[in-house]
Amino acid sequence: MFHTIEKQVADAFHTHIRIRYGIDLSVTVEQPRQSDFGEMAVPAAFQLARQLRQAPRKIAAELVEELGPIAGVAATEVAGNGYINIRLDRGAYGASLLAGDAAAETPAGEKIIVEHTNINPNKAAHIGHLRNATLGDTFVRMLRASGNRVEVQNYIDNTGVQVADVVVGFHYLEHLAPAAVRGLIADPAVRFDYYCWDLYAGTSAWYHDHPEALAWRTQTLHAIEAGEGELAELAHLVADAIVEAHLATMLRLDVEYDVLPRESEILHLEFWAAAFELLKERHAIVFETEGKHAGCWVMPGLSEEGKVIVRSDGTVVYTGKDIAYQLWKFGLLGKDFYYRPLKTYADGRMLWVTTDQPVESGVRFGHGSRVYNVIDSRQSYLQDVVAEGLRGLGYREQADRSIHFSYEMVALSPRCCAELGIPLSEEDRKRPYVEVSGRKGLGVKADDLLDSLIGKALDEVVSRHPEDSAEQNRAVATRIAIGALRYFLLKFTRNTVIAFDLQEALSFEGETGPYLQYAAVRARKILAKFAERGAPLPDFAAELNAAAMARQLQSEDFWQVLLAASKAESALESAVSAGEPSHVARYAFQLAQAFSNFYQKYPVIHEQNRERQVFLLWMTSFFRQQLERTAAILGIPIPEYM
RNA sequence: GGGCACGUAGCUCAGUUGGAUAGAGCGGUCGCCUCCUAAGCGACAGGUCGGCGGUUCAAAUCCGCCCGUGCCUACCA
Repeated sequence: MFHTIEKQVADAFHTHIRIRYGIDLSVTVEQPRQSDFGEMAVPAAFQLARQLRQAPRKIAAELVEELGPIAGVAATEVAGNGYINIRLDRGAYGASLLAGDAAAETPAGEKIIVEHTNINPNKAAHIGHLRNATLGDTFVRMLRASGNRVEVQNYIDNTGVQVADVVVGFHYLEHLAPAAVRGLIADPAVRFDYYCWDLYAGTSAWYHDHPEALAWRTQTLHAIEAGEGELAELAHLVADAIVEAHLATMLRLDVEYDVLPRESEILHLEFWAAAFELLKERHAIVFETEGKHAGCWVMPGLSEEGKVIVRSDGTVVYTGKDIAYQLWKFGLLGKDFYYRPLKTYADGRMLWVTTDQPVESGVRFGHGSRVYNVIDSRQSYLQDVVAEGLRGLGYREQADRSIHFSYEMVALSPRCCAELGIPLSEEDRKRPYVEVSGRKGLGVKADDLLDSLIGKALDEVVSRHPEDSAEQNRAVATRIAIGALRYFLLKFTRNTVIAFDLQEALSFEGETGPYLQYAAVRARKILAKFAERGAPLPDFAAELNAAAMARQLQSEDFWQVLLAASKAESALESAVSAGEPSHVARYAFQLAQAFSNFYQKYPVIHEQNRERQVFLLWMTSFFRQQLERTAAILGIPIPEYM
């Protein structure tokens, strides 16, 4: 609503200025810091001052004088030394909110692909992975909420070094045959992803002390690539079981995917060979005959030496396969995967996984018009190489539409390491934070963190609601834990390094997920309580006309609160264009703050005046709706009670 | 050496792309449960926006130079 008027105001000024002064000015509309300056402010007079060689105040006065009426605007006035402040027609504004917004547009047209999570399937997920998945998933929700068609991909590198290292651990260090590993996977007493977490750290440590053991890794990688023998079988077992574990972990946070493209199919279906031909044909890569990179295929342009894509032994670098995959996402490779269904989510969404067996699945993935790769900022160079690859092939537009949705890492504060009993080197202790490292086994496992959050929430819930069943309380605690964790990971802007702090993550007070949930629960409670007392909820549209709205909204308090609550669309749009989930999180918090304030000040159920009570109830239900919508975009569930 | 981030209250962070008196949360001090749930609300204290210079009606925001921190800069993934 607010957003619509904002646009109307900008348009009105733009048109008037073009006609009156012949200047094509891009008019910005701001929100004044002080509420008594009105709801919007237009600094256009300042921008015009230079070109017109007149005092801003004089221009502003002229604009206000000559500008015709704008729908929804009650008054325009000159303030300060040239600001134009705008006051909205409160009654009309309230009435149009009451009438409800236009029907949501059905997603159509071009498809946006968002790739996120992408965890190496060789060990349990940690908080760093959670930041990726939560950011990606929330961005997907944001895009969908603003009417886009989105496909979610989670890339599985099931043939890489990391999987190979765990296979080395099983085969060479623990001497376990595939049958024994199958037994471990099936054993309910063993958490296979946790087992591999330790094994991976163990193998890495072994390499450190016995560098000659790295030959095992090479051998294993070859076996995996050939797809034969025990080592390859182990790799499949490990990767499939861990992918299963990751999907389960992410599902706990309500993160779902549409398709899992796997590295093994990229190999077997020879995506790279197709991409290699294209790259050679169009001279996006060149063969070096001398110098440092003699014998390699190199992509020029990015740096002076260029980036090696094919090694002198003829094998392709990881980034090369990434270029092939990126081409496939845009439907530019001329090859495709086959698919088989992996599972069906509770909401009916089907998850597919790639296969190299020719089957008719009836689904089509890829062919996106825009691609977001959610990958941490350390990989920006590699992402640049991928985009440069597309550019080199002549796909300039697709290169520009390949967006590295980057974010900073999650690190551990030295204090946090101490709390978790993680030993640190002398050097690390002096750092502001320590990088999470799967290789070193250094980090907080996602499921452990979620479990301790649930445990803590459960203590609180049980102490508040001893009368409710253990099962119900557990469900509530789980939702609170999810809300706390997702909000914690989303409240920071993407380029802020999160120095993970256990205390802060475990907090349920202040700017946290549970604060939002609490506001929504209270709003629901008021409406439920009102109905409980025998009176049905009033028909708001029938009882509140524009005049009644105007009367109630004379109260500055009500007006400010309603304004805040009606800015959801505006907040979403700016968050989408900035690519910042944290903006949505901030808005959700402000919304909850506004409601908490309202809740404290105005006892809805005890209100005596009928019109005022109807109005308060309407405000409550409006808040409830906005809170629930915004929380849903953040992937934060609302508990039944708190 | 080069590239990309960052430096804002005791701590952790926002700051709508250059606008009016720089904001939250935590922590601190003091208040508020006979009334829809105190995971809440109110009040107070807390700032040379790393430093210096520049651009202009206007700079935390843009430019330059310093100081400090982190990441990247592989024929690893």
